[in-house]
This record gives sequence, structure tokens and C-alpha cells, in this order.
Amino acid sequence: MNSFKSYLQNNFTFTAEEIKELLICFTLKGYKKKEHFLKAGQYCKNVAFIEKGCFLYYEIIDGEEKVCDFAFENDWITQYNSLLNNVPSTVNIYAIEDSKILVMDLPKLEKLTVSIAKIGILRAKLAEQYFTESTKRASQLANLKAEERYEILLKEKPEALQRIPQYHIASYLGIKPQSLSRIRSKN
Amino acid sequence: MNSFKSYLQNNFTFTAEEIKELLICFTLKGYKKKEHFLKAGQYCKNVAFIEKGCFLYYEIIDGEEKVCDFAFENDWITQYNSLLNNVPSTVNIYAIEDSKILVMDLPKLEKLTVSIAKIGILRAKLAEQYFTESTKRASQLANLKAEERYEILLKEKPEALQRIPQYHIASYLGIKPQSLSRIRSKN
DNA sequence: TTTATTTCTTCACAAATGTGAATGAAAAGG
DNA sequence: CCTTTTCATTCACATTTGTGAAGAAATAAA
Repeated sequence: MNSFKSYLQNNFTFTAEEIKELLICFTLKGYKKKEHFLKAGQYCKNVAFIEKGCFLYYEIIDGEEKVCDFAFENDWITQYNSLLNNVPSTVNIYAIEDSKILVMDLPKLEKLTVSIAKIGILRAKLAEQYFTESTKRASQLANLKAEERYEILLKEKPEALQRIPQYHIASYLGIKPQSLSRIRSKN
Repeated sequence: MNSFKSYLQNNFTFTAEEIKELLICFTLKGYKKKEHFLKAGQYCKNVAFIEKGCFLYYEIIDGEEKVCDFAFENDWITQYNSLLNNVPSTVNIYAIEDSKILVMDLPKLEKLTVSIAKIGILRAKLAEQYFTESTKRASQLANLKAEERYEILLKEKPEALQRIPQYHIASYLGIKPQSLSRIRSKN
């Protein structure tokens, strides 16, 4: 539970009182490698904070797993569209390492948002941040070639290259594993 | 001002009172073709609702205009990241037709958000909607070939193909004008 | 450790997209 | 109306990425 506390203290100015109120809303849950947090077709009912581990987002397109995002320690996992609009998710989320997450359901989140104003700010900031990230990814996919996208990922998220299998990285970059292999062998 | 009123009434359940309070916060402004709403390097201070016309979002990458979004009547224009985090925009936004927009500055928006609770809901919905749109675009760029992306655009936003020059459409699709021409000539 | 399974690499060839140039069509401006 | 500028198309050739197969390397399971 410690990493979550320091996350809250470092990134937002929660008081000890607020943090206490916050913490009791979460449930610590373990996920085995390959266990799903959310499957396509399900309604996403939770948000979770990653204490330890790594989660992958993917869609099935033309029968293939297409990775659209990933998240490590100190990041959140949820599926906004499904959670907030109460529609089935098109996205799957699962652990690719044994992981531990702090889970809270939507009703509790709504209550917290009312009782602690800063939660609203946190939510707005996160939503905006994810939008910005997504925009950046789209821009790279549209305007850079695979090799450049790989170099940027290597530079900006080196841990991803070490913890996520290369065929998933390739998928995230929008190319085939063989192409990523070819790019890597040039250097 | 009529299209904005019906937008508010149709999409959100504002009262006549609220709409009145809302409307006085906006200023109607005309934009000539090619006139910029926001230039890269500037701080975005406004949000605006498009009454009439069409706006294009683009970035300069490798010296070229790369289109990252566009918006028509009944849509909003702003640059979230710059507006909310008070940082210079990397994105340009300009009218590609003579246009009319309703402009409101950030301080007024913040005040309205406090005085009319539904504005907060509208903002959250819009942010989430833009995130979902961006995710969808990224997914298409990563997983579909140019021809499929074009077909989808043609089907989902046919008006774009008619009002936006093809070399801008090509850029939005992440390809060169010649490639779009080649794709189009196949059918 | 041994064996099975998964992941990564390499290769030859195919398909998709980029590039630069040339041409014509369309639109804008005078 | 004519002139200029912008935009769209086509072509031949270059570059990037995909595809399927084969085998090597790494990891997991027994």
C-alpha cells in the first residue's frame, strides 16, 4: 500500500485525513500472469491502481491480439468508455506479470468525487493526460515510420522494452514481430 | 446563435434560465478562410463552438503540415493540453472555410462550471468523447491499411471528403496525396 | 536436468506506400 | 474574361513493411 500513498502525496496535495478516507475505498487484489482484469464484451465497473506488475490492453482485430496500451506500477487501469457510459468494453486488459492492484468500484468513486473535491481534479487531470498520450500515439503512427516510433519508445519507456515481450511491443508499434526484429538488428 | 441553442437543448437538458446564463458568456466571432484560431507556440485561452464553417488541426513535423483533426458545425474547438495545463500549444488550428464561432475564455468557463453543475458533466463527456475518438484513430492507424482507413472515413464522415481538400485528408489518414489518389482510382 | 513451449531471428519474396516529376484540372484573383 | 496559383492525377522506381517458413534461443514445465 506504500507506493500508492507516496503517489498520492507526491502528485496531489492530499491531507493525511483525505488519504485515510481514500484508502478504505480500495481493495487489494492479486492477479496471476495472464489473468484478465477486463474482457471485451464485459462492462467495466472498476478503476484500479497498479501497486506491482504490468497490464496490457488489447483488442481483437482480424482474429489477432492488437496491443493498444500498457501500464506499470503507479499507473491506473480502467476502460473509460465502458466505465463512464455503461457500455460493453471492446478492449481486454490482463496482467502479463503476477501483479497487485488496488481496486475501487464506480459507485465508491462517485461518492469520493463528491466528498473530496481534489478527486475531481485528479480525475480531470488523468483524463486529459490519457487524451494527450493517445493523441501523441496517433500522431506518431500517422507521421513517423516504424523505426522512428521504436526509437522514441526505447528512449521514453525503456522499461517497456524489458518487461513486455517483443511481439507485443511490435503490435503496439503497429508492425509485425519480424519487422521489429529487422529494425533492431540494424543497430 | 440558433444552432448552439438546439445543440444544448438536444444533447443536454439545460433549462431556459441556464441557457440564457450560458449564452451571455460567449462572443460571436467570424473567421476568414485560412485565419488561425490558435498557432503553435501560443497559449490556448479559449474554447469555441462552431456555428458555421470548418476548422483544421495540424502540427508541423519535418517541415510539413500534418493534419491531426478537423471539426465542423456543432463541434467544439480548443486545445485541451494548452488550455488546462497552461503550456504552449504544439498544434495549430485554422479555418479552412469562412466560419463563425462562439468563443468563451477559460476564466468564464471555470465560473460557469461552478454556477451550472451540468457544465461539468458536459466537459467530462466531451473530454471522454475526444479520448475515445483519439484511441479509435490510433487503433486504425496501427492496425488497418490506408485503403481501409479511407473507406471508414468515407462511410463515417462523408462530409469531410467533400469539404476538406484531398491532400489534407491524405495527411489525416497518414499517407501522401499521391497514395490517396491511387486508392481512390481503384474504385 | 531434460523436455516442451514460447519467443525471437533470419531469409526470400510480395504488397503497400513514398518520391519526384510531369501533366492537366480546378479554383482564385485580377 | 484571362492569368496565376493551387490541387489532383498518373507514372516509374525506391523504400518500408508484410508474409510464410525455418530454425535458434530463451523460458517454462516436468
